[in-house]
Amino acid sequence: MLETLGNKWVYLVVCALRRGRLRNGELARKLEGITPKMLTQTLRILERDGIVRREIFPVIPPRVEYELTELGQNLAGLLNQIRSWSEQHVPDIKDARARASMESQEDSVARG
Amino acid sequence: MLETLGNKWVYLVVCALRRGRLRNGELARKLEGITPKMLTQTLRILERDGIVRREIFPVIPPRVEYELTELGQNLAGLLNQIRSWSEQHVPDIKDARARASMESQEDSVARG
DNA sequence: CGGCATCCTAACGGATACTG
DNA sequence: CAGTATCCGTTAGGATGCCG
Repeated sequence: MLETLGNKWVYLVVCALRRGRLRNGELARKLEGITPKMLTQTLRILERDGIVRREIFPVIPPRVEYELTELGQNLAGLLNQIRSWSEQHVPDIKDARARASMESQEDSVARG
Repeated sequence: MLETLGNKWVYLVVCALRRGRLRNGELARKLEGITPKMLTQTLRILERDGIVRREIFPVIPPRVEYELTELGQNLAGLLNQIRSWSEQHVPDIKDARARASMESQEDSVARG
């Protein structure tokens, strides 16, 4: 589960689909920087896990739409919780990191 | 942030430290299967981010203890939320996966 | 006991080109 | 437009050995 959550694109795709169904190309544009391969791969994972539903329209040119399932929307809620926690505490983490790098600088100076 | 959460060992180390401070060796035994390298690496990340506090006792043989900071305990709370969400919904995901693999089997049969 | 340095491989993510 | 196949560089993670 954590593996899934930790996946960079999983988060972004779920967020992109929060406001409604989207076509493959629309997703590709929204997630600027994602390669077709990663997009498809991510969508396959999410589809397999019942988080995203895939609908194919048998027309030419091809048309495929993706949307969150109920489970997917539920997951989006969890991701929101994580996001709000982050907004609340990431400053602390940044402070800690800044302090940590300061100390290692001091160490260097002390040694030098 | 999600990268940190997605890290397998981060989760396990934080959980292991939930009930109190532990020595390096105790952690190594609790997290059966972790290599010394990964344990140290994980602890360094957590220490740098202000999630874990490291206390060194200048004795022989060396003694080092780790414990969660306030921020760390807070993070443990978030991990709990994630865990309870998982317990609630992972069965759904498993069902979805089982169904998905069933269908791919049917596909094979249909092709074969 | 705690921790670091080194080496190595397996896997992941990305770029590209191609198919229906 | 949607999706696949192939190649490749990077890197995460594991095994090993040495030091204070």
